[in-house]
Amino acid sequence: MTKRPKEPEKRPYDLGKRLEQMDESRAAILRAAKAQLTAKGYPRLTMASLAAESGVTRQTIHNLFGTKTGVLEAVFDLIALDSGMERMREVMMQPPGDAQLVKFVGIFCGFWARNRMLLRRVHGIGAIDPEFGRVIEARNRRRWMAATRIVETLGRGDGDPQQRAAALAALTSFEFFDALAESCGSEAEAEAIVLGLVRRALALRDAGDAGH
Amino acid sequence: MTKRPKEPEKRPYDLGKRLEQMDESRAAILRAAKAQLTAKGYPRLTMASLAAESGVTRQTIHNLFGTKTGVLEAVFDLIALDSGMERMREVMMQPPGDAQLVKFVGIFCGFWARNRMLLRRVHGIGAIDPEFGRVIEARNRRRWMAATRIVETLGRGDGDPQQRAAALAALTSFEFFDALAESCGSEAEAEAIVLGLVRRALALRDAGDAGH
DNA sequence: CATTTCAATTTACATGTTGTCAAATTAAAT
DNA sequence: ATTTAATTTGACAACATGTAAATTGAAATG
Repeated sequence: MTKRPKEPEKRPYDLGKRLEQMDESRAAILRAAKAQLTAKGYPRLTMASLAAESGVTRQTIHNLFGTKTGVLEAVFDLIALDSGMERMREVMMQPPGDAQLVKFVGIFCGFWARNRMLLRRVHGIGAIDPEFGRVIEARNRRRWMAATRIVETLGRGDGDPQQRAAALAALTSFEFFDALAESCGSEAEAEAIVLGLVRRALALRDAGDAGH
Repeated sequence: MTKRPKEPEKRPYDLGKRLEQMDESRAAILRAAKAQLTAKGYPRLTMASLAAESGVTRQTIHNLFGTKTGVLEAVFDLIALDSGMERMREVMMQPPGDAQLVKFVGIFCGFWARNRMLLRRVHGIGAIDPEFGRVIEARNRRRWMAATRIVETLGRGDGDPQQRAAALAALTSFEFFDALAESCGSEAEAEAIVLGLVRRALALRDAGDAGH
């Protein structure tokens, strides 16, 4: 009930242009984080190196992201929002069939290929750090759900639907794509192989396979 | 040419039993490293925690392994030598055919399943640290070579042999197995799915597939 | 334009981890 | 009993993360 004794008469203040500058700082930091994570790996990415490259102070990074893990989560959110993922709606709208599979595989493989090294690092961090790992699991569950729906609507084919969905999810996982691209040297080739494997896994005979 | 001036008259000394004790220390440290890596992940595995659990001093670990990375490489070598991998000879001796594939898949999936969490961490470290990553690449190349030979001797089937080998290598990779086991919940089921996918990828019709 | 507000900077500090060094200790080998 | 070498002990430097304060500076307000 007591009125606050030392109210220093605040007056309204609109951040306005200062917000833009904060956003620029955020963007610069995340850009530097992506670059350094890709080029140098996780251990040699430090708050100091980030600050140096992005042109702000170590403190500012802490103010904006809290901790080093916070920066990484922001990077992860950024690439998740990045081009490609929003096209999933489009795929789920498609009539079930081979064309839908082609799109499904294409979206993911394209996304994996575009951010390959970065994703390798981020997924690696998830693998060594149980806490960060949970964040990534959540994302993977989404792809698994999409795979389940596709297998359901697709219908035909033999075998347990659950297993078919698991196979589709695993075949379109980043880890598989990365391993495959490593084996065969080309990302485009890797995508083609994934598509072939998915077709066989779902018992769609290689219909429109580059026929001429 | 000058004779060393201060030769303090060393006499021969056989380490004998002391070597055994060093080996015990080594083993204890590696056991602790495996346990902590699995349970706590990489960041919370410290030289101090290792020393505490294995009953030696931090210094001793440095004497025996050099650096933290050195401990990890030793862990990696240990699980690579671990049961399973030496049976690869056996597989390569087998006459080419479905039985050989079953063994090939069985050996790797069994190995992946036995050391799953540990391998996830170790591969994760390889993914975030370019230096450590090269060690793992070397191992993967071996599996790729084995896959190449199997595809060659198998002969039949359509498609580019290189692509078939890459597919076989990627389907039997740890990353794929791990993703698959995550999706379907059971490691045994994951192995069955891998085998099915390998058969389809190499165009061996599901011959002895649990029939009846 | 003078004042207010708040992000950013500067500076300092506490903590934890890795890695090294030298002296003291201990147990095995001679 | 003496020699040898691993292990321990204790101290240290370097670096990274994270926190806390006072100060600065630029934008917003009246």
